[in-house]
Amino acid sequence: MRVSIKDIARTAGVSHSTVSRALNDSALVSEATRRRVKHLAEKMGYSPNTLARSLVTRRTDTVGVVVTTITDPFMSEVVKGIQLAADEHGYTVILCSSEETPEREMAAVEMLRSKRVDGVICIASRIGALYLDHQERIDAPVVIINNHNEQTGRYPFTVSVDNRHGGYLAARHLVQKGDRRIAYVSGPAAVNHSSSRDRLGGYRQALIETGIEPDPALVVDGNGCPDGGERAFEALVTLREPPTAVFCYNDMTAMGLMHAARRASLSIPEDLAVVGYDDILLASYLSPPLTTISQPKIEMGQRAMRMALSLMSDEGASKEMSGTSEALVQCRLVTRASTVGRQDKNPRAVGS
Amino acid sequence: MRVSIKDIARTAGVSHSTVSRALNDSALVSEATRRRVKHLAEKMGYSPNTLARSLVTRRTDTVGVVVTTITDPFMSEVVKGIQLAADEHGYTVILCSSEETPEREMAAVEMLRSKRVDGVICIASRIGALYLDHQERIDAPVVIINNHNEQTGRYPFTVSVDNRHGGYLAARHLVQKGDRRIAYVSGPAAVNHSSSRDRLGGYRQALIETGIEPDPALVVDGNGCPDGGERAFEALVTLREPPTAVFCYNDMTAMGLMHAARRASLSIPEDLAVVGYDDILLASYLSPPLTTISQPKIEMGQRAMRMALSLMSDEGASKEMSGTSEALVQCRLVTRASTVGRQDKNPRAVGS
DNA sequence: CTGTTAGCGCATTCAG
DNA sequence: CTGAATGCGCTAACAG
Repeated sequence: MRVSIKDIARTAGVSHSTVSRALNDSALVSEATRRRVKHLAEKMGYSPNTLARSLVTRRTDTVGVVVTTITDPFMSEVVKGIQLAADEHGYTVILCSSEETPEREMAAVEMLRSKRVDGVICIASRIGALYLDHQERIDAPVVIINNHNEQTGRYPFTVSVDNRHGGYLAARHLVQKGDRRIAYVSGPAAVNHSSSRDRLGGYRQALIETGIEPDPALVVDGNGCPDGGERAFEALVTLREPPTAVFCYNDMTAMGLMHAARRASLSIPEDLAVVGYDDILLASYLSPPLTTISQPKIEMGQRAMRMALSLMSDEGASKEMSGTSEALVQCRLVTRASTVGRQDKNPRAVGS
Repeated sequence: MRVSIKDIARTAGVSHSTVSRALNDSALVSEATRRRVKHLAEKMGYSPNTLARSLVTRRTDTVGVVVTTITDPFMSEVVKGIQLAADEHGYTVILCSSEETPEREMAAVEMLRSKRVDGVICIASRIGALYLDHQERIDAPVVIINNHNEQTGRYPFTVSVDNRHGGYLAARHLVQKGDRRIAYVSGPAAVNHSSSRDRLGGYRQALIETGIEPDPALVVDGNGCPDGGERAFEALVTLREPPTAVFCYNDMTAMGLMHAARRASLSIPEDLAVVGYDDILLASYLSPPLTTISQPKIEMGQRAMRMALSLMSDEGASKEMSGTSEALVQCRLVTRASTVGRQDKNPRAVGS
């Protein structure tokens, strides 16, 4: 039988409100009864019913997190950052996975709404602009990680890296290294998924700045997964003029591409230089270790959570005031052996 | 302003109980009013308050999942399986991360209790036997993935692979290949974490069966992460008689170890054969691709969730009846180039 | 400092 | 088929 404050009130010989006060360290109870009540609660194995509490306080101390798939190392890291910041502030995380489909993402948000979460964080959302409507419906702040809105240019609340800059850094690195035919393997195609396009934009800019005419044939489709990278490689090697370097949407893609290249007996970086994006843990353990654009994943998660926290506290006030806000975090180039000589002899160069 | 069934009752000109019935498809409402109410609810942007509902139904349709760290690919995959099975049955997942510390794990369970989850699933728990007490306190079924209890030999409800068999398969493979000096790199040390010890047991058995005397010097500590594998390598190469093959607690460890070996200019598998455990996605993309013991991670998650589901429905009855139950899932050896010749020429052999 | 009273939003009797 | 009344466990006034 579950014990409630009523039960402990009865056996303590006080009213249930006194118990409530004691348990919540209200100033309106004598030190004596507080101790007695707390001791009793402990002894009786009491566990506060947060459902009941939330019903009256109108706060659940819970945030919903929506990912496309938890399996992606990038996602896991960001989620970890969210988790850390969350339970640092006594918040709980409800995790939802959209499995890449917009419908499931919508369903997840709706479910979070009915669970009355205090806020929601979406990573690499697939429904984009629709959130603007949802944000009104859900009556809780929504912060988005790594998306920009097509229409307005950005969501009300976002944290993201400067993807364009990242793409620029990657391509410029290759150019400086001497490559002229540099390919780009894109990420998952999705209407409102701008990160790949932004990286592509930076890549183009770097080429043009150096007087290289971007060749559309060198831009091929990927899907953010290793198999996409493998297919991209096949597409690239069959070109009349194959690239000497490839910039991949992310590390997973690069991993697949490198695997395919090795199977084709190409050596990296001699025959083909490769740059990834994300700097996931395994990047430095690949052979050769992967040059990549590092994103502060944990930090991004923390930033997003903190942003949500502040929106949840000041709510109405600052929310209406600022109206919109965007946190840009820094990304940086981490140079490893997949683009330059025998650097993996020196493991101290490993980033992350 | 949030709209409740009262609101929609008022504007519909009926009582709120009628609205409740209509929304829940009770047979006790005319088809006409049901439609009218539902239409209205939709129009008014109604979202059922699950908190209130759960307060009376005493069910939250929520399970808590406790992991040590979501960053580990093995964990992510299992969680994904749980997710899939969960929302196939309309359940929600609350994710907690213990960050490897028992205290946080206890805190997580306590928090889940106060959120009144209908069940909890723990992956690679670090507090072991203590769960037996908790299971009574929490008043909800607890199923454990990949642990055995030291005292009783097993937890009340578990799903796990036969770690001993997996270890046996790995070592036997190396023996058959011709190796005699075979090392083992252990997993994270933890009082109630039996998986590493079981794998070690199977490894020993395979050696002994073949007439090889297990050499304690060949068993070194790891921590389940790449850096642990790197350190283990250093320990092993400095041995008077270094091993010619290594069986690692998991793929992450193997990844680190291979990295260190490459830096030391050893070639794999010629100088050193390596076997991992888990068969995470990247295993087949490493260079050379990693031979490993494959666990059906998604399936394990699904099994655990289904087990929890059945415990939650029949509760009292079957729970008391069966008292305890353990699901064993199959693991298998996936042979790749880290132990045998130029097999990576044939990518079709890739498992997972 | 403490007890009494309300009510959060909903499901569920019990009477019609 | 429908409405009125009750209570889930808790916090928050409001009176003592």
